[in-house]
Amino acid sequence: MTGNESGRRHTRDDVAETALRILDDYGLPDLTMRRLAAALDVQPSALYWHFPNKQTLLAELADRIVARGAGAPTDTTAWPDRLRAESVALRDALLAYRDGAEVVASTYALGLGDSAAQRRLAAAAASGGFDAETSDRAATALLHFVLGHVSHEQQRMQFDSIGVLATGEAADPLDASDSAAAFAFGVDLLVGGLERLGDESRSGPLSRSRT
Amino acid sequence: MTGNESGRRHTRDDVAETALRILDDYGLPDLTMRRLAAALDVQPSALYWHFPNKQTLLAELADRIVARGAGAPTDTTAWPDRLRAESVALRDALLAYRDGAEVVASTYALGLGDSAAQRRLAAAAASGGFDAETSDRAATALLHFVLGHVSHEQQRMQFDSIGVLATGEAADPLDASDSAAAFAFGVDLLVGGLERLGDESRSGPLSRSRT
DNA sequence: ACCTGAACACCGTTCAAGT
DNA sequence: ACCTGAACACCGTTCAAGT
Repeated sequence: MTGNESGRRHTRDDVAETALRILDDYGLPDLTMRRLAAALDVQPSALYWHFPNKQTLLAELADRIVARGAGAPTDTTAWPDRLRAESVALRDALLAYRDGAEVVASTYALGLGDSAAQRRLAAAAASGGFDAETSDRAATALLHFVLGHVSHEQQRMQFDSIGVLATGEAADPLDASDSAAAFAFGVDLLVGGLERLGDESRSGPLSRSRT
Repeated sequence: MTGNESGRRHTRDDVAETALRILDDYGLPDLTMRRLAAALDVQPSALYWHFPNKQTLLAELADRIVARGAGAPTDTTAWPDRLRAESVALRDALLAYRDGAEVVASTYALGLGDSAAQRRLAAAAASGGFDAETSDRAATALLHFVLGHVSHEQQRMQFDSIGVLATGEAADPLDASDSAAAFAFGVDLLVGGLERLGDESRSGPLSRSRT
């Protein structure tokens, strides 16, 4: 596609896309600058013309992974459903690349990359009528949960595929539907908590439920 | 304390405690096997008599960090308060060591270490009368949030201390009370979601509409 | 039981220089 | 504009051998 397999010179986009292919095929630990350079038929030092360092390259990959999970804003549905949909879309985007969650999580932790995922979640929350700070905090909580959950999920997928199970540890073989259910449960907890908060503020700070 | 500064031979405990000191003083990136060996006045290869590899050593550190945050079971308080208290205790334990959250998160992601944190949270949830699967999933969701939040928090602390702020980016200087409030908000969302779930199942599956 | 010495097979990054 | 060549300063891990 953007490979530029033999045409000597490369663009920043070439480098990023080749890196994404290595990431997806061999995983994050095997995505080294030297391996990437070799895949591009170039010396390792050549990469530093396109990116100042490896972290910046990884941030670019994180942005691309997240951006590929972006659908239409879906302004029609109720806000809790929209928030759930954004969470699922983010999970799908992360699952689309091997170690996708870890790449995005580490980039996010370092404060690099556009924070597109965070902004999408915050916008969905804000559509529920919450103020900016509440929306941001809810988005952050959701984002942390999603990144943590999918990181864990992808780690388990690798272990299972290599078959690195300790003797005696039968170890649940990671049912995909179980994983999705556990994910949905976590999202429901957070969205439910936000709904509850909305109910409370709507019914006033002093009036408990009508009993 | 356990330093064994000059007495030639070391125990597994020495190695772990020295590693914790390096972690706390210089951070995770500087905790290398070679640096640890130097601190113990020993060749790097000597470490491999005590631990089979670096990941196993890090798992040991993670277990110690989490264990140090363990207080009394507090069976007196209501379960939502107990769950909140466990979450805060876990955060405090992680904050007690530099990069503590990242060490625990990566160990947890790899499925290494005793999962003491997860078990404590699950026990607190179960004390609310939820079944084992629900308690586990709630604990996992909480754990992911806590690890993600504190990782982020600690990353920012380092950035701020080194003063690596991009020009023009005034960047909020990370108010500690803000951080604590954002943390409490996320915990409240999850605990609140769980309370809501309890209310629903108590009032029957059909009584409440979910629009 | 605990460690040394020496090696293996790697890393990310810099920088002068080339075209 | 984009890359080479060569180096710097590191990594984790293995393994025979020592005491």
